[in-house]
Amino acid sequence: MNISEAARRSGLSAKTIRYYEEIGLIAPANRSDNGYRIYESGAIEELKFLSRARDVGFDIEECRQLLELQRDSARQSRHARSLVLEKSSQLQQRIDALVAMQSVLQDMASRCHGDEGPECAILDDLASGEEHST
Amino acid sequence: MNISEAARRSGLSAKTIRYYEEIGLIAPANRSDNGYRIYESGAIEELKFLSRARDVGFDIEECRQLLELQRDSARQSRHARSLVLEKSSQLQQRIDALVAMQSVLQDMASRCHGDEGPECAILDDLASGEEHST
DNA sequence: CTTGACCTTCTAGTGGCTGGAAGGTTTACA
DNA sequence: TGTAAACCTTCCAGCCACTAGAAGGTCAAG
Repeated sequence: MNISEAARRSGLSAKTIRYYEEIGLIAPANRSDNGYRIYESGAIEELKFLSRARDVGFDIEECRQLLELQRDSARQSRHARSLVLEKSSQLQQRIDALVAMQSVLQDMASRCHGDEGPECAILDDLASGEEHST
Repeated sequence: MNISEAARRSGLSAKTIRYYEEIGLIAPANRSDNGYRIYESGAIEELKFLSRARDVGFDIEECRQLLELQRDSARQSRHARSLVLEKSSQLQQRIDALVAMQSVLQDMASRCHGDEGPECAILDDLASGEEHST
């Protein structure tokens, strides 16, 4: 199977697969006579694994660790769990920050006329830095 | 006022202030005889404005537009409002995506023993790609 | 025999900074 | 007077995880 088929089946782009190989996240693919990379079903499974791990927020280094655990039959599930809990906690912090930003934006929008005139609560807020008590 | 004092008062780093000047987001600062940048209170207000706009999620180009509106006495508040609403909608999409990731992580963690054994719902999920029905 | 769809490698760019090198200036103090 | 610390300057590199695109090789269909 060529790289574009591997991309289609794994949900990654061909560029991304080459990139993962380059940084050593996956083993270098075997090549056929013409130099094309060849992928077998085992490799596809790894690529899918990576695609899903990235989708739920793990960065490349964490993916590397998860993949190592996945390959290790003597692994301990607490290692995987601790990666997940740590990631979950980071994610929650990002969510909280975004939600806070969102509430500031909503508050600004609610107090701005949004008309043809220059008076604008949004720009006033940004200029003054006042937190509006909601 | 030198750049580090401007940084302290605006909430930006000195590096960031130089960067904003370099990309033309703010006007080049005047220099004193020794070549040091000089900031006056008006410039500090602009820097604070930028710091706050970045804090609520606007990217550099949007900050540029907001600053332009802020400087324009003949502005129309609907322009600012539309920037805020657009940003708010983008933000909501990101929040929704992160919340979805979070729920997958929580579900994985809840089904993983997290012990010394190799059996692991997390790794199984990543490997199989199954959505667990909650 | 050409067209188009693959594949390869390589370089450069994205956003928004941040770190660090190499060097000039100013201030405080012994 | 010396010197050390704490500023300032410019410039280059690096971060993350790709993505775009150039230049060129390969292959199957018509």
